[in-house]
Amino acid sequence: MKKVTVKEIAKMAGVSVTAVSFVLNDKPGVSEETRKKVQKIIDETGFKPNLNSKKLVLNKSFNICLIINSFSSPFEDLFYFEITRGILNRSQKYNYNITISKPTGSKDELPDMVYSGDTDGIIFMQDISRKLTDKAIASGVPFVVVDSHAAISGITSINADYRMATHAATKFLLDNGHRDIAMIASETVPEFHTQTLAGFTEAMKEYGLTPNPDYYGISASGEDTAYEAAKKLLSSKKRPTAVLCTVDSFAIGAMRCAKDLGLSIPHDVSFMGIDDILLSRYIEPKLTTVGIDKVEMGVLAMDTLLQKIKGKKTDSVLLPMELVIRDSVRNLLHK
Amino acid sequence: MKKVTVKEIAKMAGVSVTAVSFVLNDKPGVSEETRKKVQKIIDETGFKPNLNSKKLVLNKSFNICLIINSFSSPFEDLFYFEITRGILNRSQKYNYNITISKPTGSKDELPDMVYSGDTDGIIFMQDISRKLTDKAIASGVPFVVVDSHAAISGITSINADYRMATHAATKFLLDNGHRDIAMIASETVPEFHTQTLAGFTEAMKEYGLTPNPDYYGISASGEDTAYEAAKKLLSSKKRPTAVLCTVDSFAIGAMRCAKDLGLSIPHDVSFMGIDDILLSRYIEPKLTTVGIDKVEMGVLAMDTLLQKIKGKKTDSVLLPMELVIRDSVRNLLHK
DNA sequence: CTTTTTTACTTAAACGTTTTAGATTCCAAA
DNA sequence: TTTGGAATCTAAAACGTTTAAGTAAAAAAG
Repeated sequence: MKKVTVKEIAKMAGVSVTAVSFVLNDKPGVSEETRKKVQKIIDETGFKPNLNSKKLVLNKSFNICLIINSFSSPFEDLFYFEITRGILNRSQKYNYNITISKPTGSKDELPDMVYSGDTDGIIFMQDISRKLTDKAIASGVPFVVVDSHAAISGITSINADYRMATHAATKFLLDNGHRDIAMIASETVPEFHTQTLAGFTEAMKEYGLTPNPDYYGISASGEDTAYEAAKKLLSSKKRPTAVLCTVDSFAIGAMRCAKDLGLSIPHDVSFMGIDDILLSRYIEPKLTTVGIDKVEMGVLAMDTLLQKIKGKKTDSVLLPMELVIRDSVRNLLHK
Repeated sequence: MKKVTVKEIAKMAGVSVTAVSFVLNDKPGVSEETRKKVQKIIDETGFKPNLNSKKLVLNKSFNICLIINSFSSPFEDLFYFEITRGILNRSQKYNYNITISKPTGSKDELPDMVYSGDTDGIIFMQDISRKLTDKAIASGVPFVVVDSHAAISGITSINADYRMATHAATKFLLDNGHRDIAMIASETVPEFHTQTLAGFTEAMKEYGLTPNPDYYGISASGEDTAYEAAKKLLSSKKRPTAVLCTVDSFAIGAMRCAKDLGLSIPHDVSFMGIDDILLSRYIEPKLTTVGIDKVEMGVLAMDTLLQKIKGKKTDSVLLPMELVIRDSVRNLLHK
């Protein structure tokens, strides 16, 4: 494939390279007549300016680096994949490329592309270490953080309001007559844990209840550990009537356990999750949960990053979410 | 952030830029002594060479363009996401970036980056139009195709062997005593349809059977159309004992229909799928299917593309797959 | 002790754009 | 006719690398 350059286009059109550059970038300083003439040749040859030289001279990469800490369970991946779809959707609209990367070295180094002028902005996805954000600040490259529960002050982040979500979920259980509510939470990310715990206890308090300490110290980190946590919870003498799980994947593991113990859901015990992952509407019974618009999270992340790149001040956003009522919660009031 | 260049490094070290470039790229032509001296300054300053200028002079982008025709159902997306994980995994190992893109214009134009020197290779994912491959050939950029059933001669493609998969699935049903087997297939991609149909009829023939024409003309394009197809199939007077679905998502839709009709799975009717998507092990009953290693598909796609970029000849590969026996097929022999 | 070869190093061109600063043309106003 | 100022156009520098070609010094060969 013969490579055409601006110089050759210029020669063909009988003008200078500057003129060609002007028509390429829709800049003034060239008559309508020559603009047409040059454009015609560009169209005929199918000429596309070399991006690498453009990037070099403009000191711009048209590239966004999406840093994913680590791929883990397929569940989480799916969650992040939906966010990614939002990001991609938006980036294509604004003619930015997305390069998917991850921390290098001992997990707290930014990828080289950040330092080598190949990145106009960074999106951190998932919880990330403070070291990483510090380095991002030092690099001077604009960045936003999406779905990292550790809301570090001074850093623009896009997060779902898990506190409100837990509150809404708890309230829904209470409104359905549940009083003995257990919570399977995650302690791996302290900030996330305190948020969800707060939402839970607040809702309980509003109904004049104090959470049963036997019920909410339960910690899990994935579907399988949630299974184990549920085992302890459900085989105790006085078992809760409902189990609130901090994320859907926990609920899926916990429900599997309940079934294995011969319990009927929601008749014997109710379950709620948070996130509304794709799976939740396919398991049986379908999971009642609090849904978060993941694609929207991605869209917002990209939009605010673009603002940041333009040098504008940006605020963090806490995305609202909505209750998704399906079949895993029993109404204890209307028997 | 102060930007350091080779020139400055050279000045600090008291050598020429060439010398610096040599140590950066581990090239001979510089004494061990000065190499150490320069390296020390590079380390101290944390200097990273500007990638854009490097790309320009080397006429190389270290960038792979992953073209996804269109995002469609969450199912399919998940399937392709797994392939993408394989691709990412491999690309990071070889220091290539992956840019996710899609056809532009009327869906049969390659993205600009292909023409503007910003792509060292292309991976096409999903079925793609002939126009697109023709343009890719014309562009001179190396490319491979992954999971496109239309195996165009002369184009290196990475595909799962759906014919063999259908054959294996059919054989499994036959071995479990099923004789009245229906097939819900997809006719949207003719090549895919002929492959799966061939695998099906071959297996039937091996058992001295000819497929019941009432049973296999059924076409679907997604979970919902599969539901409709199943409705026709299962409410007919003489309904099949087993339904073979060309992809798992069809099976999921069809099973939903069976349940709605009050049929018990697998007692009243058995189901099989192909692909083994994540969902298949979470629905009830768990779907018996033929599994395909999607991550491996991605890995292979990236590996062969890298070969192609190096100028080597590459062969297409047909990936084998294996039976995943779960709970959706009844054994009619041992009652 | 000269000649050749090797080694270590440097100068400068090249990659393909954008853009600054300057040159030329054109035309209206003086 | 001159003058001045848009309007149009161009030459050349700049972006930060790599590398071909060349030089100088040191080592090997004669």
